[in-house]
Amino acid sequence: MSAGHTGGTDLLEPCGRADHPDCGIRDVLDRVGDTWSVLVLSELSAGTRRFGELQRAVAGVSQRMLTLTVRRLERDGLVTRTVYPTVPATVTYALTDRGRELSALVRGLAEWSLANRAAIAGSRESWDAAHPGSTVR
Amino acid sequence: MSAGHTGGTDLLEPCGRADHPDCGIRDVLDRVGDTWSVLVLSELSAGTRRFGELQRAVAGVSQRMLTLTVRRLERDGLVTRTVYPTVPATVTYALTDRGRELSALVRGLAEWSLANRAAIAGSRESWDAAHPGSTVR
DNA sequence: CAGGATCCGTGATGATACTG
DNA sequence: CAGTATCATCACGGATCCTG
Repeated sequence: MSAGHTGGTDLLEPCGRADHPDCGIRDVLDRVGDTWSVLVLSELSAGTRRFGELQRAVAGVSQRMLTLTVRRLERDGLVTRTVYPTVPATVTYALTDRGRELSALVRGLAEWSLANRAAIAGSRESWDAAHPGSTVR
Repeated sequence: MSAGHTGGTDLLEPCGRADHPDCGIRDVLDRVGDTWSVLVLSELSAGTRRFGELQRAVAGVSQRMLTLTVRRLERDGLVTRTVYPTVPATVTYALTDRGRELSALVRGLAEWSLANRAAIAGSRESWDAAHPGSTVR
């Protein structure tokens, strides 16, 4: 595992460049790094939701950001958007199989985060104490 | 799994709020969403590296961003920073156990991304074709 | 109800220059 | 070599107003 150059390098390095937007990995990871995407994915993993339900569930999200987030997820084939021709309009969102897969992975990350949250907070405290007035925050 | 409200909601929603910076999950996930952090973590999973080696490996990163990235990772206890009192200075970085754990999880995400890259790209194309001139990009 | 259009402040990021 | 400091930019998110 520490010989030569075998870690995860081969996976991310060759095409992780910011100037290679087509190399994909980053594109997907970006969605994971997005606060709202993760929260929406999480909420939808509990079942189909309407726009308003999502907005209430993911408290704090603005109308604008919810729309953008949900659109991007739809564009990536992670959620489906269904419009019912009622008056006023009714729209529901649900995870696709692909979305469920990603949700599961993200959930793993989230669980790890929860489990290590305290330890990391501790590290930060000690670090901050040892580096007073650091510009790195 | 779809009864009532059981998905991932309980994990992320209660404390994912942007105004609860102490609720942790987001803090860690942010690091995953960060381009450079992922790349550095990835490179270090292959072994100890010096600052310059990292900069060359993670091609495209600016000196400034590499410093910030590596500092934050150190602050979170994900990597160790070792300074050798040579002239000029020599500094090496390596993953901690915690860092290795996170790397492994991130690697899972990256693998999924790779595997689904084509499908997602396809979804985007169709979506873009079906939504000409959309502001959602 | 769901969401498009606009305006605008702020923080993250890149480029550049200097140093122990 | 391995940073630190400064400056300019710019995309991202929030707030607000309007509509099918």
